[in-house]
Amino acid sequence: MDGPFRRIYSVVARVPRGKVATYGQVARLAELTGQARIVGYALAALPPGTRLPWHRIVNARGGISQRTDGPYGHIQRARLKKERVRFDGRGLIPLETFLWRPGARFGEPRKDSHDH
DNA sequence: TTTATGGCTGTCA
DNA sequence: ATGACAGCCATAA
Repeated sequence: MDGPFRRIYSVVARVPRGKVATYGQVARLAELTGQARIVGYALAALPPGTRLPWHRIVNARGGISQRTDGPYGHIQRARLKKERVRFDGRGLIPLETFLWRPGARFGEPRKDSHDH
């Protein structure tokens, strides 16, 4: 298996506990920019007993995307809570706080030159 | 082979 | 502020 799913799984596996990533973010990290949906399909195709932290993947709003099939949304929310991820009053995760920043270190200087 | 669908996202009204 | 629409393209029929 060397297709896009492989890269997606690889990225998902790197999401640390207590943090979440959006479908779009994972897609970009997997070199599949703009193909957030593919990430959803990849996760939907995961085997039942997978060890991949699929529950750490949420939509752009910070909410849980429910599958047309089973009540996986509930499971996902429960798992996230178990990892101390908090939800706001609307059931959305404050991405400002819990979004995974790949490569971001504590006192690491930034190289971004934003408005320059 | 072609067609339909889908755990999304970013615009535009 | 919500609601609708089109566009990425991999998988399954």
